[in-house]
Amino acid sequence: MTPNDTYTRLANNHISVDCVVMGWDGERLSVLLVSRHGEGEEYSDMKLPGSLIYQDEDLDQAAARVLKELTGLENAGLRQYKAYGSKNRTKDPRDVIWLERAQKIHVERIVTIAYIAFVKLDRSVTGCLDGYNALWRPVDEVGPLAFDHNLILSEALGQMRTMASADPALLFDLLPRKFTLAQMRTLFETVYDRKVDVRNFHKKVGAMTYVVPLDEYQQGVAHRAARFYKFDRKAYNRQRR
Amino acid sequence: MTPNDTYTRLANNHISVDCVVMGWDGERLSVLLVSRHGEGEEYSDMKLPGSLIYQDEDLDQAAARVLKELTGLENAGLRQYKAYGSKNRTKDPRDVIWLERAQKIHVERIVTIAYIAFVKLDRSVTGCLDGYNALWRPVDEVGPLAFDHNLILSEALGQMRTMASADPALLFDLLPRKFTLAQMRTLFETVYDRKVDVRNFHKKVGAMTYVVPLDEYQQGVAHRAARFYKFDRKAYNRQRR
DNA sequence: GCAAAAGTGTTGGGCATACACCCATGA
DNA sequence: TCATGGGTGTATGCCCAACACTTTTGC
Repeated sequence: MTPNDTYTRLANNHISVDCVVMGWDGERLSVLLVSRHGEGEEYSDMKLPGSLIYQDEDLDQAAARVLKELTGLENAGLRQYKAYGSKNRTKDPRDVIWLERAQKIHVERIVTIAYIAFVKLDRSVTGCLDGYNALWRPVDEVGPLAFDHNLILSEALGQMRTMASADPALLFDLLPRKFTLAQMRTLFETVYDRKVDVRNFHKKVGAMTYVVPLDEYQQGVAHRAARFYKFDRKAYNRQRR
Repeated sequence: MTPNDTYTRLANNHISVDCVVMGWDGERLSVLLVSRHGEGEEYSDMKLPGSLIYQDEDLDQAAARVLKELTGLENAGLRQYKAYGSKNRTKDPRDVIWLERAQKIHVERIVTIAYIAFVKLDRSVTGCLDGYNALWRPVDEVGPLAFDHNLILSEALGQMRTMASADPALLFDLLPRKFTLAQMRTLFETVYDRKVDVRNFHKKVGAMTYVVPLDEYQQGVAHRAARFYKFDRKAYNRQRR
């Protein structure tokens, strides 16, 4: 192989970031999707929020930009977890046509770097989505997505478990600032996909100095009111140095 | 922002793969490096083996190609672990000049996808390196590398621990086909950077049905000969399904 | 008073840790 | 016989899993 061969065989590549943004509504995990409209032929489907990267930004910056435009969040703990570069990922002509129209680029290949983030589903986040055709969709109700975004999403769910085992603080990003132990337990059960014993759970949380009980209780519930707790990140960092 | 702005602000990107190939000589971890020679000014330094990707190959294929050309290995369990795309990674003029000469491309940005692999240091691997200016270097003796390859390498060491905790079989890729428990223990001590109690270790390995004792012992050593063991991958996969 | 979810302790088994001496071999 | 590293068993504490009843509240 001569150098010239090398030159001509190099792909005309583009690089993008895609964000898997997870939210938790107290019952289920949801993911943030944006809708995409084809022009000529009539169709409309969903994809993960993402963007090609600009010249003056790092990968992490590009991902942060996407998330900020969509949700307004600035420090959402975005973490890169995998690059997707199969040459098959742009094999659907719809995807290529859409890209070339929307981005005005000639597409041979797009390698995308996938990021994952966990956010609280409060009004500030759920509010400003309309302008972007964005919505939250429970992960078990996500239909076919553009490109290989279904693959990216399903691998993100595995990543979530891996990351959460390595750093349990991540899951508190999904919970409201004040939460009950039942909420916390349900979240754990969803993420790890197994039942958690109530008493053992209370015992374990009791030992976590960074989960602090508040003098505040649920109101207006038709049963004994649950106590609220909060996550103390400073204490957490001190403990796990 | 108009579509035209978007167009002009997109980077002229290139995508590469870099491989952190780890080997174990019984005492220390080594990493496979290739040397690089600058032309005009005189210098010679080292870098991780890597390559730009070609049009007709996936990321994984590109990484496999690099590894195969260098070592002849085909199924070395290469795993992607991170993408590096900081705009600063090509800030050293030497790196840019070298790239443009060697690859005949105009370089604005290179995003690289880092892979890690664990291989046995037997003759077949250590043999065929000469033609490529490649060598094994103990990880704690690695000097300054090109680009951000020192960063990539140091993050690979962390990844190794994470991956090995999730899937202990990885470490057997580093050991010879027949190994003593002392070798295995030393490897664990290196990877996890802590002392392991000899008796507890024997007990634990005894419980691993997939580490099978052979009727073979060391010869010619100036002390009691150690028994050899082998790793039974089938049994391992059966157990950890 | 009843339905619905919150909260609370004890026990047993398994697993990791700590620890010291004898064995086989070549020089 | 000595120096070197190989191989072996027991006792302890900790963490995890299993398990059922009482409390509070709104209706």
